[in-house]
Amino acid sequence: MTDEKTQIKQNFIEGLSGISSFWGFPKGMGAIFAVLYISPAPLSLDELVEQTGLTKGAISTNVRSLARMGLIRPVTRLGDRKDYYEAETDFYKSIRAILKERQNSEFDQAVASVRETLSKLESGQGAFAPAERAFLTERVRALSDFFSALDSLTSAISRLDGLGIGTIQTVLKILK
Amino acid sequence: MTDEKTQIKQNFIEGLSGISSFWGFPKGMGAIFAVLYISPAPLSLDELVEQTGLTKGAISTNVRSLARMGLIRPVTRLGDRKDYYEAETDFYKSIRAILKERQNSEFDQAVASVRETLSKLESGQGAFAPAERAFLTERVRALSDFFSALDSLTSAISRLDGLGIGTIQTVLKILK
DNA sequence: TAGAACGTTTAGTTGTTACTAAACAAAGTA
DNA sequence: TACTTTGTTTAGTAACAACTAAACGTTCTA
Repeated sequence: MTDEKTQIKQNFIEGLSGISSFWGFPKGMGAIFAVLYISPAPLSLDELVEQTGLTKGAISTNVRSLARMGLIRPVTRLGDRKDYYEAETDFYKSIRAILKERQNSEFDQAVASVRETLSKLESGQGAFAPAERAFLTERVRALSDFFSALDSLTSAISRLDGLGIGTIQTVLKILK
Repeated sequence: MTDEKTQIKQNFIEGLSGISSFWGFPKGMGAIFAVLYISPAPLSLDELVEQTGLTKGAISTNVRSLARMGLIRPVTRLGDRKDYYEAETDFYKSIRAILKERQNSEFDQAVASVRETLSKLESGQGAFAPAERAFLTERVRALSDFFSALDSLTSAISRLDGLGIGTIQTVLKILK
């Protein structure tokens, strides 16, 4: 492979690595996905080792995460004991999977604790003076509403599915 | 302050701390914001030290980040050398500020490098075989389009502004 | 001018995370 | 059975991020 080809691909791989780490995932995960994404054929674990420079162990764990999130798919070939992997190309599908993955996690738990605070305030718990209770209730409720709105938005994204950019553009127009 | 009151507030503070760290910010930042958010009056740095348990240094740096992101506002009192801070209560405003902050950062840079890859492929750089070039171009373009869509969505969020939940609900209905 | 009140900066500590290297397990093949 | 091929798990490492404690620089006040 010529130097220029390698460099173009390398640049792409590094770009996805950066995006990955930006969103709080390991840089290696981004690299693995990138390599698979620009590969015409599914790759084995050893091919991934070769093309990413990571070790088998790292590939093994990152590949598992990627598969769990639906960003890549395992491909098994009959009579071949190796595992192969290919990238998922429907990003909306992937996003839905990622959001689902992240749900039920610390985030939802944290949001729940805010809601809990609200209901305690509303049900009269705690020896708050009337004015203080009113103040706190209003603030915490506003925050809780805000989380609800965010929730709606993320589930909207989940539903974008195969609709693609056209739909999003439409939505944007509606939002003026 | 009675134990129950303290506990309710503490629960709220811990909730926001969790949310903060979930989104990749220091836990302390969430705690500081939480304390300010449920305070009827602006608080000084020392009051924040007292109520969060963090040290002055930590408060100092975190408060600066929060202010830069527009999540809190400095309040100066005439004839008082202390700095006071109050929470921003318009979350949509805050989100817009945060997105703006995060932009021009690693993320945009990374996305740019993907776009760069695309334009190199399209302009015929690199000694790719025709079929390989077509394949790569298609894949990288799909990814680039996807980022554009995400971009549109985030700027849509920015624009939600004071519209609130009602608008979002409307959008959701349109998305079916 | 000395000292106090504040906020910032710095050095050092702690905890976390993604990784490597290597041991290990499982399953096929000679 | 022994050996090979494959993937997983574990122990250790290096880098990093958030924090504490304390030194520091300013600005106000006596």
